[in-house]
Amino acid sequence: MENPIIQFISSYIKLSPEEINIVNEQNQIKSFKKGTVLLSEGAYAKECYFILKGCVRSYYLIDGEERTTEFYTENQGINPVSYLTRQPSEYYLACEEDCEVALSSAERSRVLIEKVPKLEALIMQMSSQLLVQNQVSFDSFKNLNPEMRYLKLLETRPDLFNRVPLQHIATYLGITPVSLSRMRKRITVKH
Amino acid sequence: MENPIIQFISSYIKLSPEEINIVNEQNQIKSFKKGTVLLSEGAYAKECYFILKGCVRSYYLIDGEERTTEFYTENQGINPVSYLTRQPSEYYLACEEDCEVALSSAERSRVLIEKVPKLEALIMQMSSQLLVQNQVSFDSFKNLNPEMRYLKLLETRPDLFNRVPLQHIATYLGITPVSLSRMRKRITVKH
DNA sequence: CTCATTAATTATCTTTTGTTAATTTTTGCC
DNA sequence: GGCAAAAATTAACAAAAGATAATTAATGAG
Repeated sequence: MENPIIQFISSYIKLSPEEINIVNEQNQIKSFKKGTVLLSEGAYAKECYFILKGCVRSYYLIDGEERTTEFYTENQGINPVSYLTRQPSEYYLACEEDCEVALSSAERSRVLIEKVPKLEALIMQMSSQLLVQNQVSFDSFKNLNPEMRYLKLLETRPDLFNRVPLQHIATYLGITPVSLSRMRKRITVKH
Repeated sequence: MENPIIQFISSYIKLSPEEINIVNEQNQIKSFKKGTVLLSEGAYAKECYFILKGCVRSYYLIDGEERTTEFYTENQGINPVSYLTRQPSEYYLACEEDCEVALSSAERSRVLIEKVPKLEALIMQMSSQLLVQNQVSFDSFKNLNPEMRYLKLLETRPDLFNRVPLQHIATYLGITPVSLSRMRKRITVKH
């Protein structure tokens, strides 16, 4: 069976067998148990991630409360702000499920691009895509009220509701768990 | 007096006199009157912008209401989502003040990078910086309630309050103009 | 300067969310 | 399977935001 990373890259550009070898060499794959913290507040992110299997959640710890900002699942990349800025991280990254994750670092990325130059264009494209996605998400968050955000999430990422606790979805939607619970009741009563 | 674009670039990398000429050649600078719409919903963005002077606002038109998503001011770049995706724009860009704007396009960027290769690294760095800023802004928006967002904006961009109508700041903060007005009163009474 | 237009504020009422605490349900581990 | 811990729900009340309408203030074009 082929490496999911290779599958992912191949959906964008064609790789020769030797290039596949190089990519596989440069890619470190690790497994993490549910609950593992990949990055802590105050720590320096030395690596970026690509989720092969499982779910990673990013969250801030504010007044002792966790405020979820993102759920990363299969085929999503994580470029921690701390990794890009080389400043201490302001948030946590933790595995919500048992995970398989491909790791890369500044050094390994450099080597990889040197050996397979055509990957650079792909990485730049993905980076620009990431910016677009992030901006669209932000706009959508601002333009919708909590109930619409909830209904939209139900449509776009229904799997999340079977993978992570509702309380984390609540803070992801920008409301409290109590409010989400109440809202869910309100919605089911309506229909 | 030197071009602000050159000043901006020079604050990151050193340009030779001939490189400065090339940059100036490739940069088209235009003036727009307050109220000019640079990009409409449904249109294809053919250009990206760099604000030399003035203020440009991005907003969605939802049920006949304008929902502001960003204010771009001096030394900020605008990469419309539509420019990056080549899809019709979902939002508007309009000048809130008389503006001076540097314009670029895919074609001009390509030529510029070809002639001044060291600009590519700068552009990539700016792109990554843009992603970080956007992510941090999003996180901050989600982690703060409307009042805290307002107080923070007062601190970080006090100039905006003298440049754009409060109703646009209100939707930028994710609330209605009426609610912002009420909140402002609440705050002044408190102190 | 004047007047029409737009923006901002205020008031009233409804809806939703936050907060705290208690209760029920679910989960996971021995 | 039983039990402790975590998660979800429910209840009750306070605080804030949305909606609508009326009033006041500010702006800008002629």
